[in-house]
Amino acid sequence: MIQGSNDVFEKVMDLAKRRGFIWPTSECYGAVAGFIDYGPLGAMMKRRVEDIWRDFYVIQEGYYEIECPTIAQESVFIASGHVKGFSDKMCQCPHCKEFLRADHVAEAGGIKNPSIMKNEELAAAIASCTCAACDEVLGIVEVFNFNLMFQTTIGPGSQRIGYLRPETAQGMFVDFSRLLRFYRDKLPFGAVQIGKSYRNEISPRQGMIRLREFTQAEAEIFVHPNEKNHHPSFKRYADYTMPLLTYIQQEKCEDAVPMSMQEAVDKGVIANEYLAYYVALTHHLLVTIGIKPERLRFRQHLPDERAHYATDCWDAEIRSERFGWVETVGLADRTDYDLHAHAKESGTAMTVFIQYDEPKKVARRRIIPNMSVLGKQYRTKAKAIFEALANATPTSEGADVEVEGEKFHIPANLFEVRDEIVDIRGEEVVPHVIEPSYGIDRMCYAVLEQAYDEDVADGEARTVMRFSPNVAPIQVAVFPLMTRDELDTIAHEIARSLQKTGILAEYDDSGAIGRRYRRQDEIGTPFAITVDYDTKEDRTVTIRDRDSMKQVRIAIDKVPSTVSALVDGSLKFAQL
RNA sequence: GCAUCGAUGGUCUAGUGGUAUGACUUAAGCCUUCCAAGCUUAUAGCCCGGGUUCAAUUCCCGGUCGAUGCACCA
Repeated sequence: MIQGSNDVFEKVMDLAKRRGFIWPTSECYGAVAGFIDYGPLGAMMKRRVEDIWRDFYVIQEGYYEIECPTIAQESVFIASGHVKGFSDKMCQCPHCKEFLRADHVAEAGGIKNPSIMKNEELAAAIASCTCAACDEVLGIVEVFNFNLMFQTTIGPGSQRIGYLRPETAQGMFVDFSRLLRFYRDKLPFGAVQIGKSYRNEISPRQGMIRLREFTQAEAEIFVHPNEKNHHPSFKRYADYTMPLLTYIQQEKCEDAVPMSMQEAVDKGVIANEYLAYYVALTHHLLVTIGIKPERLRFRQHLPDERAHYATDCWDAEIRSERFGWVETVGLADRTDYDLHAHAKESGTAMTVFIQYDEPKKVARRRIIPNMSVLGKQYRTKAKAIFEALANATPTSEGADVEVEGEKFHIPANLFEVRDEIVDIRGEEVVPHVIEPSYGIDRMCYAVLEQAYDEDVADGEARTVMRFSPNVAPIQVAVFPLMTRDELDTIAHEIARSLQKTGILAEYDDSGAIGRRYRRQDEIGTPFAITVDYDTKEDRTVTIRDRDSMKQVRIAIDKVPSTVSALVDGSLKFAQL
């Protein structure tokens, strides 16, 4: 192990562990890779990040939150493609015991189209290939499917297969019909979900970057396919500018170029207004939780990198000291892929009836048979003949239809041909889905990493988490300068008044005042209120800013409103 | 999963075939009129399992976790 390492990752994770942000899970039994616990401060911070996300998507955009089970039955994931597409064909090298992707081995060995082979075929095909790890010829191996979904069974008897969801998105898709009714049958509408998802990663590493259980915040926005280029509030972000890294630039190894959303849409860089709107909103949201804009870029997926359902896909990437650019948010145009898939698998229509402005007049010919005669005459075949007649081309003689290979001539007097003009009032449309999908844990890691700072205060090193006040777990600390002369009583009262206004205030009177400030600095508490001897004279206290360490006197009765304005960002400390 | 390296109070560490050093932190008390001050006291540790041994934190084997490389990461 490197001692005294300068690596921010190690320093920040060490602090996170020590101060109760992030812990290895079930440590007393030995931790499990890919799982973490959020300690008291971490859980608080994560909650604040989620609440900011809610403010953006639920309150500002009006996309309500739903909550679906984390376990769903097999059909859901058969339809979504996860049962088939979320698994890798793998084999184990008999020599070095290395697990290998069987299709990769085959491709390296010049075997064509390994992805369409059955496991046995693939096993036979790769017997002569070499192992990428030890260079031995594989020989006889077994090819098996490793599915990244955790499988379980529902109920006793174990017949019914369930999976832990690998994304929250499917919940919004399977609830489509209910959501459509809830939003009174009108497009566009959206639903969001914040919750746990599970992927049984083969080898999770990188701390909280790749987890087997992680929190996603996903929005599924259902839009008319022809309206994707008309977001009603696009103006809000039209001039919003950020670095975009298109797939063309990536192929040329060029850097990201700043571009406004209007320009990106006009030039066809981003597929449509909807996607561009959420690209901008995502940038806005990430900056709001304290991500530095210079550490943020949006990268377009390469054509071969895109998921099978998506037409255009952008990732918000945050630059990490340790991990480089980390994919943190995925913004995809999922088209109508998911709704089609679920409609087909479930047999439930997942369409929206879109009324035309003016009903369309359409000429239509209806053939109305005289069923009382047809029924008696053709008995069991009557129904089939009736259906065949509807598509027949009758002459004045009658109509010829074919049912089950048998030809029938139906005389003209047994049916009536009616030509009519009907009003078509609208059509059934399968909406397209725009999906912003956020990795909350990765956002939390980025917040932690970027907040970490060391500076020198009064000649002494100071560790300080420079959280944006809106994500800091503890919002304000309240200290009596001395634990006597009623200073502590007054401080307790102030803490109480803050808590009553919904502010998380921590009272502390232990040891020297300097130590208390430093302790709060290390957990990122942005403000501290100190009660001193002047307080008793003039009912004022000092409020201290974590970053500048400056202090300003304010009246006691202004404390809750001032702190709340400072925390929500409507007031800056420098303005005091 | 393979390979290499590592694991000693909450943290950083010293050291050892005979249960462990120091500092910081934390807690209680004294002191203290604004940025980790001082004094006293207390709490707390050898990753887990097996083996060798009279005795294992130490040596050996296996595992877990972490770091790195390979592989993997719809």
